[in-house]
Amino acid sequence: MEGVPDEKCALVAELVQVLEMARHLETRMAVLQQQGGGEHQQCRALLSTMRASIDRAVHLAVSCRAEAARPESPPSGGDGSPRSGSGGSDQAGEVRGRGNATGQCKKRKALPKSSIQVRVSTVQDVSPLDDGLSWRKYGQKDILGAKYPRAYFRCTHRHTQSCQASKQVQRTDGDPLLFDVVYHGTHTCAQAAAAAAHHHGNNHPATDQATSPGCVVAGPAALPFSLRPAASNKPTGAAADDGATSSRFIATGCTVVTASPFVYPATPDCQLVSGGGGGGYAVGGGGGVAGVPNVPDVELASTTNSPMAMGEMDFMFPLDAADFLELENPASYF
DNA sequence: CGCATTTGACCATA
DNA sequence: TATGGTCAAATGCG
Repeated sequence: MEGVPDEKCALVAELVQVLEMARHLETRMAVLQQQGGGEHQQCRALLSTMRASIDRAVHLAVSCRAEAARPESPPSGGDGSPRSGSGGSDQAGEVRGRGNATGQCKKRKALPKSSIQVRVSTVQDVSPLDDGLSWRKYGQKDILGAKYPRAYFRCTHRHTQSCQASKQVQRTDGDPLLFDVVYHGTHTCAQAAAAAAHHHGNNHPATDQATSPGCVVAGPAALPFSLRPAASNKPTGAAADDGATSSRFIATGCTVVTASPFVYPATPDCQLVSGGGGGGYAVGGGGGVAGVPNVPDVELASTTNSPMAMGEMDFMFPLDAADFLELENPASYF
């Protein structure tokens, strides 16, 4: 991580450039929205440029990572699956002796971490969250201070291929359409390589992912939370009044960039938040969740006026609605 | 029937 | 002690 200062600089430069473009684009789009189109051409041009820069940035990031030697060492014994010691059959219901004996993987911090933000078109549209890799949800939890629960995923091939990758997905408090995705660990499964390869070539997640060799992408990807279109009434107490206060940057267009140590998410729209600096991921928030253990999205869904399925459109028009976060200090990304 | 998701509980860290 | 992260049984869906 320390080495390759040159590439690092280049990378930062690239990213900064992208940011600039994003801002321009943001402005353009704002105008465009108000006037009803006309600058579309310019926007597209900008997007193209941005894509190029992003692509370069990704490559740089990759090379940096590669040279910096891969950190991340499997949390001991392969995933440090702690309690698993019991073989996963702790008799139904009895005390699950969670490995207290083994120090196991409490080292959550040890894993390389990188967070990105993914924007969806509609509350139900979570296709952007499909990074081309197959994830299996293993848990969900309400986070104190956060309006929405956090979902936990791990690579589907964790057991078959000992893939250590895992990620956490959570809606941001301010913008229901924005998801914070935090990746932990690196993908060691065949799928990772495939996904990476596809990405470098070009961005066509929709079609590419399905071709991942050793790994079959789970259909609609793992959703952060039960994003069901059917927003049945939910007497939930977690009022998600958030009126989409996206105080975040809305610069349409563009794709993804991630300095993720594993595989670059194929996500159509997402923004890099931190290349792994440290605490890039913070869920600051409003009201506590508490109470209802899940499905806060129901409210979101209901909030969303049009139940139209734009999910697919995201794949076809990845440059439709992506945001870029304000990267305060690019230099500190590493 | 098999797999993925849901959900409640346990455990470690801050 | 509180909170977050993970596990694993139960349930649902394909």
